[in-house]
Amino acid sequence: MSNEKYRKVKSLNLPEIDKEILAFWSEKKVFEKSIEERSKDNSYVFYEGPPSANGKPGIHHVMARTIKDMICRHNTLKGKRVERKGGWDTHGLPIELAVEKELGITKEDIGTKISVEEYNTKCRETVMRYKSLWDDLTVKMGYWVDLENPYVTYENEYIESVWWLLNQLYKKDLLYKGLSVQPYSPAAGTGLSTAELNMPGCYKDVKDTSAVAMFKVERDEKSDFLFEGDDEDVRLIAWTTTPWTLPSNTALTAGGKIDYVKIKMLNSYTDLPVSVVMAEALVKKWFGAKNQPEMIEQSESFKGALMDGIRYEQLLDFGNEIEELQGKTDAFRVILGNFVTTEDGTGIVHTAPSFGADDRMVGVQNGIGALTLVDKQGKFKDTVGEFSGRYVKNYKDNPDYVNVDIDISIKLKKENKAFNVAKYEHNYPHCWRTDKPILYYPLDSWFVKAASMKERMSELNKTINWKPASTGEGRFGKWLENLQDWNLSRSRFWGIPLPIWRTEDGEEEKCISSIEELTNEIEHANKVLEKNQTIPEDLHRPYIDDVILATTDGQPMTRELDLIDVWFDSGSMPYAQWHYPFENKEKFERNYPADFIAEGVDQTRGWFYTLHAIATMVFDSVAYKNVVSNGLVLDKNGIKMSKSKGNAVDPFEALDKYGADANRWYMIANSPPWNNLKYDGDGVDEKRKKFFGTLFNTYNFFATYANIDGFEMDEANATPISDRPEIDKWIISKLNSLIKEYTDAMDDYEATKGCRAIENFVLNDLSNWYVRLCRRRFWKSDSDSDKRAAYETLYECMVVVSQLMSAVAPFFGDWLYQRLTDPIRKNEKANDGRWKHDSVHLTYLTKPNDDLIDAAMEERMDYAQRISSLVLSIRKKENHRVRQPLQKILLPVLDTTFQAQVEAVKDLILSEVNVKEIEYLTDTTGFIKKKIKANFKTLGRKLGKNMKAAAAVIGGFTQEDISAVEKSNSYELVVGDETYELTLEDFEITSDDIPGWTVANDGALTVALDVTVTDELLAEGTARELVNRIQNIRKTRDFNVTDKIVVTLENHEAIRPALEQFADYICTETLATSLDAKSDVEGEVIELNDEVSLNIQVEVQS
RNA sequence: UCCGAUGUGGCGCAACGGUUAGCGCAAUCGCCUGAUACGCGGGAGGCUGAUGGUUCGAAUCCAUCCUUCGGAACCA
Repeated sequence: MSNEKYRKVKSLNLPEIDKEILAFWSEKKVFEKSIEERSKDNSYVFYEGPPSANGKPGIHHVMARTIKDMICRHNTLKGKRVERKGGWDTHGLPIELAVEKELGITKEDIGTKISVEEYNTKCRETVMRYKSLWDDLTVKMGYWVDLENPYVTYENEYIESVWWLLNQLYKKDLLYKGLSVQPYSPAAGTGLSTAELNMPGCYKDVKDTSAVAMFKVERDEKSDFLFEGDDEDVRLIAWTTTPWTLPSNTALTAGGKIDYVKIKMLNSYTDLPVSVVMAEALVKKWFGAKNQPEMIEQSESFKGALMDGIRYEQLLDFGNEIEELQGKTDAFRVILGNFVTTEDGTGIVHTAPSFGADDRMVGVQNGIGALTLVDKQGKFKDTVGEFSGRYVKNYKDNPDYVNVDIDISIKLKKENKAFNVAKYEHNYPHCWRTDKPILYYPLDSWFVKAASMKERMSELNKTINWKPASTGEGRFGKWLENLQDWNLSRSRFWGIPLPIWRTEDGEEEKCISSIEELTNEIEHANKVLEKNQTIPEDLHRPYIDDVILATTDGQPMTRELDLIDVWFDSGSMPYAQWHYPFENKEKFERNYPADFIAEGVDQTRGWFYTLHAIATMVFDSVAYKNVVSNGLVLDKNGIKMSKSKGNAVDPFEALDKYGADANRWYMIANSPPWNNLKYDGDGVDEKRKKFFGTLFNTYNFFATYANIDGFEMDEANATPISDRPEIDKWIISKLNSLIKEYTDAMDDYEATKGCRAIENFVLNDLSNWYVRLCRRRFWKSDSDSDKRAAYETLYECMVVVSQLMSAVAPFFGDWLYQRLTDPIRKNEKANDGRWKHDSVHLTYLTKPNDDLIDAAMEERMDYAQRISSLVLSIRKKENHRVRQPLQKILLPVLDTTFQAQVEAVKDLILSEVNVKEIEYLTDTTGFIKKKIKANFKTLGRKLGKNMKAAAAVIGGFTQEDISAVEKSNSYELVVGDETYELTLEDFEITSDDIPGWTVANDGALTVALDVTVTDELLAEGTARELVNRIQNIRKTRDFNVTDKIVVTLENHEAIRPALEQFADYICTETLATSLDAKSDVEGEVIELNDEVSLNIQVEVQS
């Protein structure tokens, strides 16, 4: 075994190959070399989106990373230097939550039960918890990324770069502090992110008291049309599921295009006559049923726009001053909003700008002012009359809690301000931690003015090549068009602190851009404030919070306590990974922007956006030129994988079971990665068997004979392609076409196309056609040069395939490469040859050679394949096994080159299908009946509207017309008034029938087979059957391939002609020295065919 | 509700304006002809979610609706 040049393995074991190659890579430092050996002036820039090592990796990470890896490897093969700095996302909510869970604390405990310092230390420790698992996956799946020097978002250098970026925004006046209504948990005393709100179980069905309140209209010019008599009591009615917000009401919002009506009725609670205004579409919801008030009269409908500006009396007036919105406090009037629907409620929306995002939006637009009568603890302020100090929900689990909503409703009823009060079940968000309902509350936050840059972002986005394009135009493009300002603030502990210090009155502020600046500022503060502060070693909280800065005139400034949204961290990586601009300026410039990034679609509004936003706002540039967003990995039934459903595929198991390459290949080749992938282990296994198995067998075949013959590739003295036989030229031509197709596809990030092209080549062209047809050349040497050419050709195909496939299947690709090239490495190194590199990943992609691509040859081999296939199909239909020789194939000749093309591959076809001759049918033979059809592609363009008529004319051609066209190569077509000059290529001439023959066809190709079995053919067929049976006996009895044998056959009628005419043939094929027929033979029984069985005796010649 | 995608033989995919809609798996029938039975070959199987439109011509472009998946919101 050890002296074999080409190492063989009995069976394909991809996981074993993974191990072997991993060891090799690490021993030879292949990854490092693949970068170092390429010039810095020719780089391809890739950014790694940092994963968080706080969670375990899943199978979808294999998907995303395969895409990243294959594009990087492909460009490395093309000679690019592809540095791949890894990174870790280390901040953010998930980490904090995990730590809190582990410590059994809640956010309120931070700073009391546990110091911020301890807490953050714990976060820092926890954040890399699964790092080893991630590293393991990275290695096992063959993802090449530099994990030795990763960027880590919690490091001071990283933070400093983020600060610098933030300061750039600040200087451009793109950073501001503002109030926005955000989900807020009074019980926990903290704002919640949308992510927190969307945690499972947070939206819960709860029964709340809902009230429809009546707002008394003030009569003036605008509202006059609503009134009929002098003393009519007209009320606008609005529904709310949070009656506690009613005291804070400052407006009512109506839909401008919605139809409203006024209804006269008696209030059910007071029996007083009132007229209520509501949307016409909702009248039936509130009137008519039992227990509902009776309608006295319904007015004509009018558009909501008419009500714009109508004033009403404040519903519950406790004498609080109205807060300004946009400098105005013009409250208690009707405004218009497009979010109003007639789905439910009354079509008039109670608007409290402090407690709803929409409310605030229209509130700001209309300058209606706001009332914020609830404090951050969730209780009414002291100025709300009898409700002062009462919690709006039972946040403290007080057993004596009395529902404020009910009390407010009672008050409304008593004061004739309630139209309807009822329990209402609805879905409402709850704080995931305290399980208490959240409320929407105006919070101070720092914002990036992203909305003001949206045009530029859209513009730059159009220069980015998105895969798939729809994500860029649609999901991402639309998002940019409707961009809102970016809320950067997080009132958390473990993250990058906002580098902004303010005086107490907020009049002066400083945005720090570097450690140096901070140091200087501290010095200044120490001086004017007589302090002794030093810069903290760790820029996180709480240390940074202790830093007090000072204004020039000596006022102390404290840091804004918020942290920066972690997404800003990851969006900063192009700069912060190099600690730009403080270090590595050239390195940054060389590596910006990225040529390529890839992540899941879920990052569209995450990382893809933050990269783009920061790049646009700070550098007026894109951050990446090409981006691949892959779809989700679902289970095989198309259901999202989740731990709770138990359908999640463990990536390690998948890799162990099928090997990394089978998984990688499956994920890329199965369907374009941007489609959602239904991951199915059986599918992976199929790839393993089909593609890798076939390639493996091809190699094994090669190795078997190459070892026997001692073949060694000698690149420098290889047989010139021009001197090789036709079939070699053909597969080399195919190979070069493949290189072209594959490279083009990969350059366009269409890896699925590339992989499929490789599969096609390996399965159909190389294994099933080339190797099968050339088998004899390897084991029977007619001439040494022919055999050598066969080896060289097969070798070239395999080694180039190993290169091409190595981007997606890095293990098997390298394995195959090494098996093939190790024996010649020394020579190649000495001669500076293509295969001098120890690993395929260090080689340079073979360029396609157009001179070796011969379209005509590919065409004629295609004819050979198709004709063979057609003949086999006729054989099958007529029940003639291939061993039975038949006399001839009839082929209608359809165009001038066809006959010559087929003639060139005639022998191949004949031996392939075991037929004696090919006869060509032309119209002169009288046999063939042609059909003609218009070539729609060429004619359609010329004729346009007349196409249909023309097709009819052409369809009516007689045989004479057809041959006239063929002879003259031109035709004058008259349709209506128009005359067209047509040439032969405007027609498609076929013959799908040969009268009197069994035919089969495939496209324009038609084949007939003479199925008459003459006695002579039968004898030959029988002879071949006998050869087959004898060979089988040789095999089952384990004879040596070279053993000579003696054969004795039962003297049977059926085989007599075969023995008479083909004895020599039988003997040669089976290495029989004698072949006798006797009436009485002791031996085994063979079945010649369904009817005939006979005895046969086979012995090795002594 | 909005946005994006998706819908093609039993299943998974292809064709992206041009003749008769391809392929793989499964099923079926057949083949062990010395690299492969975890292999090879043959045949059968769909009129492309629905309707309408543009076009000489539509699986492909447009519109509306429906399915499935995902995303973003809203729930006054």
